[in-house]
Amino acid sequence: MGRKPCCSKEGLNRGPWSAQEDKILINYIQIHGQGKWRDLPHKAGLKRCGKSCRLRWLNYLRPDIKRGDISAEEEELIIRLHKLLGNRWALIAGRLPGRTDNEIKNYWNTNLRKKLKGDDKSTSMQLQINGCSIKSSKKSSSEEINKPAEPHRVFRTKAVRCTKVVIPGLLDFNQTVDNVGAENVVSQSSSALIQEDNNSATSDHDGLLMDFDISELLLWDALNSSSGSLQANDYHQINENGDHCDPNVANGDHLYHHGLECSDFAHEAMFEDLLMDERTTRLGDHPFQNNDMMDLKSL
DNA sequence: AAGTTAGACAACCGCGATTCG
DNA sequence: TCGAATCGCGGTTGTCTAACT
Repeated sequence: MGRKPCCSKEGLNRGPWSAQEDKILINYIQIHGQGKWRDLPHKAGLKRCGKSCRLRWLNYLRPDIKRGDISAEEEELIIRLHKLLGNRWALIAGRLPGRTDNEIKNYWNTNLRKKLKGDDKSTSMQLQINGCSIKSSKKSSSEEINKPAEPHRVFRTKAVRCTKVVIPGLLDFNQTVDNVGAENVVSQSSSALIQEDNNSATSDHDGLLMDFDISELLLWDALNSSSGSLQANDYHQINENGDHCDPNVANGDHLYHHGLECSDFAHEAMFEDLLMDERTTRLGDHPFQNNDMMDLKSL
């Protein structure tokens, strides 16, 4: 009964990968590309589960993996993103080029969780851990872990796979992207953000850091107040003066979201990322039409 | 020096979502 | 339309190693 195992475990290697296994996997993927993980071990001659191969590749062997310690900037970004997204490690990782969800998850569990817990008591940062009830395996320090702070609302987005996505606004607006998933959209968007940052002469936009302020919290509240999902009208915003602002069109230096002013470019871009995730979720199998997508209100 | 404990992180597991035949 | 296959995610466990007793 129950779910069929992804593969027969008999005769398969488990535990840490050897250098030889890594080499075989790298060679195979370089030649044949990723995908078909189930068949990969057999074809490559690896005594490993397909899932294991995928994980090893994604978390360790990929050439674009960034090695080395998490920088202070990255740490700050993780904290902020976690505050917004909760334990959505893949989404968080999507905004940290070269970092994997597993790495960030581990980093959070081993470093930031404790750190922030300390900060909660000693500083006014008021960074909360989103009710994450992570159980430590060996240490069973349940007293420090399973006492979720009052869960604050997080922006629950959802990554979905899309076979055809037309991306308005935040990426290359004219670009039609075939066979990319939402994750790719996020990555591209993140890359765009970073590239823009790099090119920007203004110090305000340096690096990955961005300032979230009270408007964010209000924003998430507002978003969540719509039954946890963005409403179509949310995309067509009204600024403080009651003027409509198309969220896909930068209004000079300012963009208005939910009546909140976002003057920081990086903040904007990130916000757009999040919106895109949500849009993709809600509209994933409802491909945008060329003009329709610019008129989000019509959706 | 030997044994124990704790930290770090790689790897595994189960499940939901999506794709495909 | 349906069910199996596949993928991707988040939570959990296992292993290695450094620090401590």
